[in-house]
Amino acid sequence: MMIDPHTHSKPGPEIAPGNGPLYRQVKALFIGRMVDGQWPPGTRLPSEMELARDIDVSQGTVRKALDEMCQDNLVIRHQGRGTFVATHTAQRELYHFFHIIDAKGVRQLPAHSQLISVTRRRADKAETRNLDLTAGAHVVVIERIRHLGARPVISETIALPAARFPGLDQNADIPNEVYGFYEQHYGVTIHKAVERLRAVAATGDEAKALGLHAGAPLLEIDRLAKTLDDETVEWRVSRCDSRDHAYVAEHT
Amino acid sequence: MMIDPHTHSKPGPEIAPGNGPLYRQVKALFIGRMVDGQWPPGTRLPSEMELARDIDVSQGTVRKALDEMCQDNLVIRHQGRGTFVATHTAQRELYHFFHIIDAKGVRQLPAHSQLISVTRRRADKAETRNLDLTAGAHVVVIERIRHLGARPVISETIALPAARFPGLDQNADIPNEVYGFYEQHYGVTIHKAVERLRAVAATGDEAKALGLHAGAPLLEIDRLAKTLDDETVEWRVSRCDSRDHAYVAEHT
DNA sequence: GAGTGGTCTAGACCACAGA
DNA sequence: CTGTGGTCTAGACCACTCT
Repeated sequence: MMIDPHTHSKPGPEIAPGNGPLYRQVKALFIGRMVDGQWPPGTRLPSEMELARDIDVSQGTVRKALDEMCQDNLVIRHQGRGTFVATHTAQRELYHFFHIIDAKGVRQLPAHSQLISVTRRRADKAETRNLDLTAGAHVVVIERIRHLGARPVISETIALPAARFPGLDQNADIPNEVYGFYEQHYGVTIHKAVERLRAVAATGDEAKALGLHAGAPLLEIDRLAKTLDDETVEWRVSRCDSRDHAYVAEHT
Repeated sequence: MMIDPHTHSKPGPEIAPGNGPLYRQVKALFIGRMVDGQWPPGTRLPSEMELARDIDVSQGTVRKALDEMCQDNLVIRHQGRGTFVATHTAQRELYHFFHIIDAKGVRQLPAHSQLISVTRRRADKAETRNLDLTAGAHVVVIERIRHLGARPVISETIALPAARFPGLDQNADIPNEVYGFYEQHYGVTIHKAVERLRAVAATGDEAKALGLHAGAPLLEIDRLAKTLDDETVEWRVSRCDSRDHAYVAEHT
């Protein structure tokens, strides 16, 4: 796939020479197509052979790029059907972005959420810092109580950069799993998240909402979620009653 | 690598036909060699070519098996040097098994640990269940306080199946990072861990040891650690003062 | 320079999905 | 049946390490 500077094949090759391994350049090219909207979530990609012909590399190189993207949860591959840009299904939300399990060790998405408020206002200092905003920018703040089984267990505050979520206000119909909602209504695809966990004491309001006494220990999960191009687009703080639930993580 | 039942090449092929993909059979074979001690931690493996010749598959298939093992942190590969069975260095401990960061977001292993006690006794019910022991089996229980920066931050209780750790008692010189210690002195290699996190209230003893008041919220990390062959060999409960520290996790 | 893993290619066959 | 991704092979060349 070395590019001869004198012969232009067709639309011009889309990969610059001299960088890293070829398959990584191909991967970067493909990610670019996802970022700029050529390949939105759910799209079926051309076959490996077609892609290889188009960008003038071998099928094996395309395969190596796609295999890595599959591991990164960027695409999903099905033998016999094709390769698809990943979307936010309930399944993915459950296995990659929800880590609370019950006493039996069962992972289960919240049955329902009780929306407390949706507010549009100027970002405070912490929001500005966490969301990489410019001074004076606005945020949309969502507050809700999430239920697991029959009980309220999680008090959740979500801050979003208002510029990315036009029209999102208290009249919006916010579903339980918001990442699919972001993707479908605002073209915002969450790709990865970093979470920091602490133990904190419940405030009076939290205690009342979650049915325990003020000062009781709560598990606080502070999450920053990023898009494909590494922009932070959600800051979420979840405070969980962990008497009958726990946060689970695996490591190797 | 299909095995002709009538011609035996040399020592007899070591891979049964008819199972999954060939490269996974090769991977399983290699893992077997690590489990049974043929390839202890730190061993340099034969080259891809050599392995391919020995088990009568192509180099590409050996490569695919080793690449997967590299992703699983079972081996480490160095261009120009070779492929090595993974060992528990401080680096690995830090990046894969220690998830506490300070207020600045810096990940740092404890400066030192204050050993409280090492006890050898019959396992209680919880220990028997968590370590898959038979009734009446013994455990070694280690209690210590771990310091981060200048302050005591983590109160830690480690339960080990006594049968796997002969001679481990209060006279043992237990280092700060125990996984390298398990590996070198007892041939126990920790491969993966599952952690469950909760918020709990500090007991009086804990409060005194960590310099806070009884009932203060603590972050409890409950870890079960397993060997290559999926036996649980450590149950560890760490209770952390999370005022100035947090547990960090990344997800995609 | 010899030997290692890393990349790239080319071609074959298989397993699976869908018309 | 055709087309897809999944596996396996073979061979070439490159980048790196060590002697």
